[in-house]
Amino acid sequence: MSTMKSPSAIACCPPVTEAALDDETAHRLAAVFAVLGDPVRLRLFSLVASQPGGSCACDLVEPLGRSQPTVSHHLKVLFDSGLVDRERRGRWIWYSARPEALATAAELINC
Amino acid sequence: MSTMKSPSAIACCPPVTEAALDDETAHRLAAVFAVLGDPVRLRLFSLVASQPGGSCACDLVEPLGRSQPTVSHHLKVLFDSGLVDRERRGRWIWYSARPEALATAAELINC
DNA sequence: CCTCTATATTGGCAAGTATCGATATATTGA
DNA sequence: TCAATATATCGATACTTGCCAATATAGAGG
Repeated sequence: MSTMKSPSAIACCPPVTEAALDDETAHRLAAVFAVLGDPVRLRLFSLVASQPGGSCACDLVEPLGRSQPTVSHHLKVLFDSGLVDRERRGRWIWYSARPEALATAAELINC
Repeated sequence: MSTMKSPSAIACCPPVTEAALDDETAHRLAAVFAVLGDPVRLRLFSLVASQPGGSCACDLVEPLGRSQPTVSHHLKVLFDSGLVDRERRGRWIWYSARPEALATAAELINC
């Protein structure tokens, strides 16, 4: 462990370099990373997150180049992990990003 | 997309909410997330990263509670992804974190 | 050289997962 | 209530991956 924190260092939140993660924290963080660890799902998340008002699920199938069930599956994974929110609007279902959820991952990476 | 970047905003990299990722970028970022997406490997990385001078591989087996080949495997994954560096010192091999590699992931999350 | 020790590689298995076609559910509108 | 459409679920398959035991490799020191 560091003997002393340099006061001249940029004030930042403790990244992973600060201390080893306990088992439970590692599981919690790894779960978020695992969700973002699939290219199709990461791109899906970015598609949803880049639309301020959210996205209709129907608009997400074509740009991903995957079948509707596959996209639905990935959306479920994103929803279950808390990374996106879901709201029914009539016949359609709208997904929107929950950037707070990224804060979990940022715990580790941010600075 | 934003019409203009506020100069008063903290200078920071565009997060995922800024624009949808293209396929290649998604693959590149997802690869990093996938590496961090396993709890044992994430904890291994944090163990290495929390030691300023790096860690001897021999000190990493026991705290992880996994076999030596398994730890070696995870270290290889971390090394291949650029997240850690490797250096032989006599009979031992020292691993150290390369925080720059986290910047790739931070591209997406930070801000 | 030979032994000892540290680390890596191999081989194989079990569990997980990304994917799709087929089908079910749910909502709208006639 | 029925047809049309949007989304979810199911079942199956191929591929990936985390894990360990066994074995190989490679320095250090006699």
